Amino acid sequence: MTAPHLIESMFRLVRSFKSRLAVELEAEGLSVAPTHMKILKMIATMEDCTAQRIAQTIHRDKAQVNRVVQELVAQEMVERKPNPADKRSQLLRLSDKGEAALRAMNAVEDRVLRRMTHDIEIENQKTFIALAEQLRRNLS
Amino acid sequence: MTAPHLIESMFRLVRSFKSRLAVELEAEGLSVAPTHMKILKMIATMEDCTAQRIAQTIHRDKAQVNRVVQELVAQEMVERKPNPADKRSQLLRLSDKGEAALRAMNAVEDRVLRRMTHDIEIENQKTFIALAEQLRRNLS
DNA sequence: CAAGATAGATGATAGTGTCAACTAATTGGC
DNA sequence: GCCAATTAGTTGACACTATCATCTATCTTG
Repeated sequence: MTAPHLIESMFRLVRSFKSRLAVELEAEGLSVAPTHMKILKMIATMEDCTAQRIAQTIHRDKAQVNRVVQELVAQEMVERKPNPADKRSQLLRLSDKGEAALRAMNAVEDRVLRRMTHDIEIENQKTFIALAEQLRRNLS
Repeated sequence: MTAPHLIESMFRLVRSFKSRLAVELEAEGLSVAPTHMKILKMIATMEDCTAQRIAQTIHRDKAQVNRVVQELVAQEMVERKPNPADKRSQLLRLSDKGEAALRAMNAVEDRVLRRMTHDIEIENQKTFIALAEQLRRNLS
């Protein structure tokens, strides 16, 4: 009987986290959807980043990634330039504006994460992560 | 540095679970969206169930709950009848068809849950749930 | 009784996930 | 070198989810 509670707890936690993060981002005037933030992060950290590689890395539909990237370009957060290695493809990188926005978002997210975990021992956090990964492996 | 991994692990696990459950429901010909299933469960278990009370219990918008309930009624899974205690309100209950469908869905979900947790000690599952709830409390 | 709150319903909009199809370009096998 | 298959990006379509605003009929409370 614990398994159903287990997944319910997970759903509730994820919902609470998303909701809390959205509220705090909004309070800072950072209006950005979770996927947009995720993709900004990917562009910031990935070498020779392209839309296709983002899609593969985070296991999302390339159409969806493409649309988000286009919005980020329209918002001048992201710049596209030709990929010398492949004329079909474009290299993505953050603009100064995008970098500043991402720094602000990361600060908010870190605050929420610290709040969430502040009273939980690092060892317990590691246990939690290990269990989550074991659960996930069992599903695939 | 473990906190970011922690929430990432959670997101991945929830995504994997939803995806796996959807595939298995589909394979059994049970085409039902997660929210529909959740609301069927609520109707099955709640005394004097109304749309409003579902919305409050699962913390969702009453408009969304209402739309899902209407679809379930259209699919003849759910029946509405007047609430003698309040003429604005309607009591919801599962039809025979709805009960049969929910039993089938629960069987599929149980199978996925067992698969996910089969090699994890009950004690560890309880630890996991307790940590998830502590994390969630810290967010509210 | 009147004012405010509530249950349900509807419309609008945004974010997300998935699939199909198209183009331009690349790659592999021959 | 050439053709077939594949790939990167793009666009369109559709379903699901979430949220907000607004409307009605009804209830509750002062």
